[in-house]
Amino acid sequence: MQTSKTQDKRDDILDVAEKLFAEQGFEAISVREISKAADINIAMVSYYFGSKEKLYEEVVNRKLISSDMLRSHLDKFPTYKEKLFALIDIYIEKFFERRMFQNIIFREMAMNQRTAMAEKITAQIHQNFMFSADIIQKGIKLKEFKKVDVEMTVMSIIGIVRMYTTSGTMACKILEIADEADAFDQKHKNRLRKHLRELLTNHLDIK
Amino acid sequence: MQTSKTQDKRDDILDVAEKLFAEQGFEAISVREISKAADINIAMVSYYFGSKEKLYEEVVNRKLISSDMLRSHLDKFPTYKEKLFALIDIYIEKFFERRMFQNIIFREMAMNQRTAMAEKITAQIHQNFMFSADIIQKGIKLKEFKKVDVEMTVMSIIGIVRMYTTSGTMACKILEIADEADAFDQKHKNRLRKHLRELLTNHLDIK
DNA sequence: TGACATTAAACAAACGTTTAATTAACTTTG
DNA sequence: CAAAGTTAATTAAACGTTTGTTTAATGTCA
Repeated sequence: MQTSKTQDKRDDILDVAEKLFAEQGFEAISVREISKAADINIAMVSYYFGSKEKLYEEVVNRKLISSDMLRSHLDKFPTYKEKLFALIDIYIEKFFERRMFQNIIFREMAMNQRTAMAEKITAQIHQNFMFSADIIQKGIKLKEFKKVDVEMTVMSIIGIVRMYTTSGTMACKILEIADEADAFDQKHKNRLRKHLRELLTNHLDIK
Repeated sequence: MQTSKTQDKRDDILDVAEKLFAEQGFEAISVREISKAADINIAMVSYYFGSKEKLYEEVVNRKLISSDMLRSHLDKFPTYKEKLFALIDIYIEKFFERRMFQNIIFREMAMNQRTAMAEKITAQIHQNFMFSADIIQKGIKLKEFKKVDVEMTVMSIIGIVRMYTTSGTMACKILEIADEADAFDQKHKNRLRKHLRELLTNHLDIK
């Protein structure tokens, strides 16, 4: 039987692996490095997960969020302006909170090898994308928003947040942030949020 | 003496290596794969470049552009509106034309290991960034543009173009482009250009 | 002949994975 | 309740491959 202690250890390994995979990529990190960082015997990786590949899959799978979560949260807001702003907040929050993981996701998407996992990631992102596009589309229909290129607009939102969260060193240098850890505190999140709200308010001609 | 034939072969290897490194990353690609794809003996990589690492460095170095090229080109335009639009065109053109290379650049920036090469890349990008920010800054001073968060605006431009060019499969699925090769023809470049111009015209309140 | 180009083969090191033995934790039994 | 039995967890060592690089021999062309 799997004890909760065992589960904790599994989670430890997954956390360590996620960090290392995100920082350096799947191929750049050896099983030995992971086991050393997680302070376990190298054989435990095979014992727990079967293989390095399966460990990687589990790292990815446990953090893919469904668009159901998006939907149920955004249902609370009455107007599409509020829905859009809430969507921005979610993107910022999720990307900041899980920027390690985002690195993995976008690296996997950049090299478009059609593995089973890549397809799964693509499908998930696509679903979230379509849901986001739908909000803007409906906002336009209800004349809350000006007519714009919907897909481009959603891609812009994601691209901007992604630029900020996945290029740590660069973003710090540009925004003149001394410590990299500071880059992800509330102050800078708010700066990004404010910028995106203004940008989209003008773009969509929101009153 | 190095014949021009030898130089051609060197360039062949660099082209092949750039493609493979961009698609799968430095560690994921073996010297054997490169030599096979370039149809040369494996020992030739060491013979020409010294090592796999140095080959990688050469792949990167030969395509880093200086901001001098940006400056001299944008000098031609009298107004800052025109300068900004020309800047967008350059970003789009360069990113599309060298999206393989962009993959390498941004992967290198994502994993913020302070290697000599990473520092060099960062310095170069930063220079280009500062130059772009300067254009917007001056445009604001001359009241051609509305007052905005300059750094965020530049990061947005780059983030949007980057989103489009470095996530091939995803962009195709979202924009409902059947063939991936088609995604990078003039038609879609124009769509991105139009979107960016509109977005920034509203954002900066350009007349 | 001499300098460069190219090759097949070999190198040690590192890789992911497996093995077989041992320890730890828990269940069953006398 | 303690001893025996059973399963799960953990270990050090070894496995066969693949890695990047080097070597020493051969080919090419002026």
